[in-house]
Amino acid sequence: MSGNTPNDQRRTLTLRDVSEASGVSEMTVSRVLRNRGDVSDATRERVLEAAKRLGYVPNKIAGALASQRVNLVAVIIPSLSNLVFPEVLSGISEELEESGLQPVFGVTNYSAEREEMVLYEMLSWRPSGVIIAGLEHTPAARAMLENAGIPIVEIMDVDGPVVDSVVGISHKRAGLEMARTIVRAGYRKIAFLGTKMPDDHRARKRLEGFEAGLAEAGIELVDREFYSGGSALLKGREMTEAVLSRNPEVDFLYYSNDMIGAGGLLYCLDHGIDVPGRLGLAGFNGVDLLDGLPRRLATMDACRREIGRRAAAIIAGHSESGVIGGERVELTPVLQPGDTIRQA
Amino acid sequence: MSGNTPNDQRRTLTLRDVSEASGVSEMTVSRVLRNRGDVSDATRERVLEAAKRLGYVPNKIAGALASQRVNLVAVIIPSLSNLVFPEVLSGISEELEESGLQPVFGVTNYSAEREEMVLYEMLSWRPSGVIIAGLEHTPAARAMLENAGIPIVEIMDVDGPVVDSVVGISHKRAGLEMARTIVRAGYRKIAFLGTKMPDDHRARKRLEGFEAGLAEAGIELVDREFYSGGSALLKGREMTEAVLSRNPEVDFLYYSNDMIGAGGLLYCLDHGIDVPGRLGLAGFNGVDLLDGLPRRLATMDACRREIGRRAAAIIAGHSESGVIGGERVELTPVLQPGDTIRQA
DNA sequence: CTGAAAGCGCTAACAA
DNA sequence: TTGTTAGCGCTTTCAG
Repeated sequence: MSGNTPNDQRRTLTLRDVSEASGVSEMTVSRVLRNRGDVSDATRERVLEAAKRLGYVPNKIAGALASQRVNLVAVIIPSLSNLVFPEVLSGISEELEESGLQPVFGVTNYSAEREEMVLYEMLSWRPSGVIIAGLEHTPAARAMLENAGIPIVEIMDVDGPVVDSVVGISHKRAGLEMARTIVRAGYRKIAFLGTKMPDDHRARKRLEGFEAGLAEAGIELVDREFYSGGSALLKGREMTEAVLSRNPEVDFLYYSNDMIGAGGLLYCLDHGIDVPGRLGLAGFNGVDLLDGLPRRLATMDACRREIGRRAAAIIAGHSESGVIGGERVELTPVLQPGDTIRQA
Repeated sequence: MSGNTPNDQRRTLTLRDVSEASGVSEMTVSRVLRNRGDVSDATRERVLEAAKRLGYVPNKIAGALASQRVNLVAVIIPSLSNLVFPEVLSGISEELEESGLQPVFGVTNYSAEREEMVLYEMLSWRPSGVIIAGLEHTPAARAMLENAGIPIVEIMDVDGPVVDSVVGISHKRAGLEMARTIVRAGYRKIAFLGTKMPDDHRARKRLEGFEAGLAEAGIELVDREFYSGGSALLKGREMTEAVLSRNPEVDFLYYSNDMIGAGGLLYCLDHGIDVPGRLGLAGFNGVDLLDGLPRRLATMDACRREIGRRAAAIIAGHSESGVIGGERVELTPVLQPGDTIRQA
C-alpha cells in the first residue's frame, strides 16, 4: 500500500541514507546535523530536508564512540519516594538545561551494594560527570569514582571525606543547632523519632549532632523511636502515640523528617495536646507540603534544589573547561521556627 | 609515589589492557566478562583477576555499537514532583530488575514540545523500548514512536488512539463513576477543583467523564476552580475557601488530585464544616499519604505501581521474544469511599 | 576452548 | 566549503 519496500520497516536509518538522499557526503551531513563547521546554506537546506523527510534520528552510540564525548551526567540517589530527591533532581535538570548535558538517574534504595552496581552500570556508559548522594560508598565504588577521570560531585552531606567535589550541608550541625534552639526554648524532656537508619547516614548524623547539642546542656534523650516503610504521615502518628504513652513527661519531639513530623502534629491536634506549650515539635527538610497544615511545623530547610543546581553547575563548568578539581560548597540550612516551638 | 606512570591517570582502560595484563586474547576477555561461550576455568580466573586488579569498567558504548543491542528502556513522564510518577517509576524499576534492562528517565514538564525533544534525545541512544506517559503527542513525536522499530508502551491512559501497546486506566470512566457515586449518595450542588489543564489531558478527561456522569442525572457543575504551581495542600485550602465563599450552597467538592483534596479536607475540619454530612469531598489517585489524615478522603486508586509493572513487563517480554505487537491492558481503578462521602 | 578479521555508525584530522 | 581516510572499543563470525 504505502510504497514501503519490506526492508524500510526494520532497519534504522544511518547517515549514509541521508547522504544518499541528499547527494551530499556523509561527513557534510554529519556537520549539518551537529551545526559544526561551515556548510553552505544551500547544502544545509538539502540535508535538513532529507533528514526530516526520512525521519532520521542520529545514533549517539556511534557518535559517542567516535568523538569520545558523551553528554550524559550520571545522577545517583537513594530513593524517589522520599520527596526530597525529586527536588534535587529538578534543580539538576534546570541547571543542566542550557549546558547540552543530560542527566540520567539511578536509584539505590539506600543500599550501598546497589549503589555500587548502579555506579558501575552508569560508568560503563562513560558519562561526563557523576552526581552522587552521600559520602558513604563501598570501597569498590569509591575506587571507581576516584579512577573515573571525570568530575564527581557528592551531594547532600559534607560531614566526611570526599572523593572530588562536594555540595551539601552539615547534618551534624543541623542537628546540633536544632538541639540548641530547643534547649534555649526551655524544653528538657526530649525524644527522637526517625527512620531506621542503618544506611541513612544523613539522618544518623543529624541525630548525632542533636545529641551533642543536648549534651552541651547536660541533657540526654528521653526516648527514641524508629520506623521503616509505610505511609510516613501515618507512621508519624503511630510513633508519636507510642512515645507519648511510654513517656508522658516528654515535652519535645524531634523528627528525622517533615512527613513523620506532620503526622505527629496532626496527632497532637487531634488529641488536643497543647503545641507548642505542653509539647514542642520539629522536623527536618522544609518541604513545602507543610504550608497547608493547620500549623506550621518547625523545620530546617535542607536546600535541596540549590544543592542540585550547584552540583550540576560544577559538572557543567568542568565539562566546558576540561579541568577537574575538587570544589567544596557548604550550604547553610536555615531554621524555620514555624508554630511548634515556643518562644524562649 | 604510587608507581603510576603519568598516562595511567587519564586514559580509561580497554579490553586490550585486560588482554595484555592477563595474557589472553581480547576476544576471550570479552567472553569472560560477558559470561558468553565456553571458557576454561583457569582462563576465566586469570581474566577476572586482571580485570578486577586494573579496575576495568567495560565500555558499553562500544559494546552497544558492535552488538546493536542496548539494554536501556526510555521512560518519559511529565513530572517528578507530582508524587504519582515516582510510584510508576518504582513499578518499572522493580519489574525490570531481573530482565537485564535499565530504565532511563526523561521529564517533560507537561510540555508536548519538551516531550518531543526528550524523545528524540532518548531514541538517539537506541533503547530497547519506550514507556511514555499519555496518548497525546506532537505529530513528529508520534512519527518517531511509530518508526522507532522497538516496543512502545503508552501508559496511564487508555482513552484514545494508541501507537503500539498501552497500559492504563480510563480517566473518563473514572470521572464518570465518581460522578455516579456522588449523585447516588444524594449530593446535588457539585463543584470541581483542579489543576489548570491545558496539557494535563488525564485530568481533563476525568473532568469530562465527571460532567457526563452528572449530566445523566440532569446535573451541571455549580462551579470550577483551577490552580497551578505552589504547595498543593495549601492550594487545596485556598481553592476550597474560594469556592465555598462564592457558592455557599455547594454540597460536594471533586478535586482533580488527592493533595489538593487533602488541603480541602483540612480546611473543612479547621472550619468545623460537617464532612460528609453538609459537604462531601473526593480526590483522585489513592496516594498513601492520605492514610495519616484525620479522616480518609474518598478517592480512586490510579493503579500507578501496577501500571509501571505491566508496562515494563511488556517491554521485557518483547525484548526476549523479539516480537513487537500491540498489547492493550486496561486496569480498573477501585473507588475508595473513605470517610468523606455520606452513605446513600 | 581460543583467536583473527571485519565492521557497527559515526567523527577527528587532514586533504582538496 | 566539501570530501577522504582512519579509527573509536567492542562483538560477530568464522577458523583453528
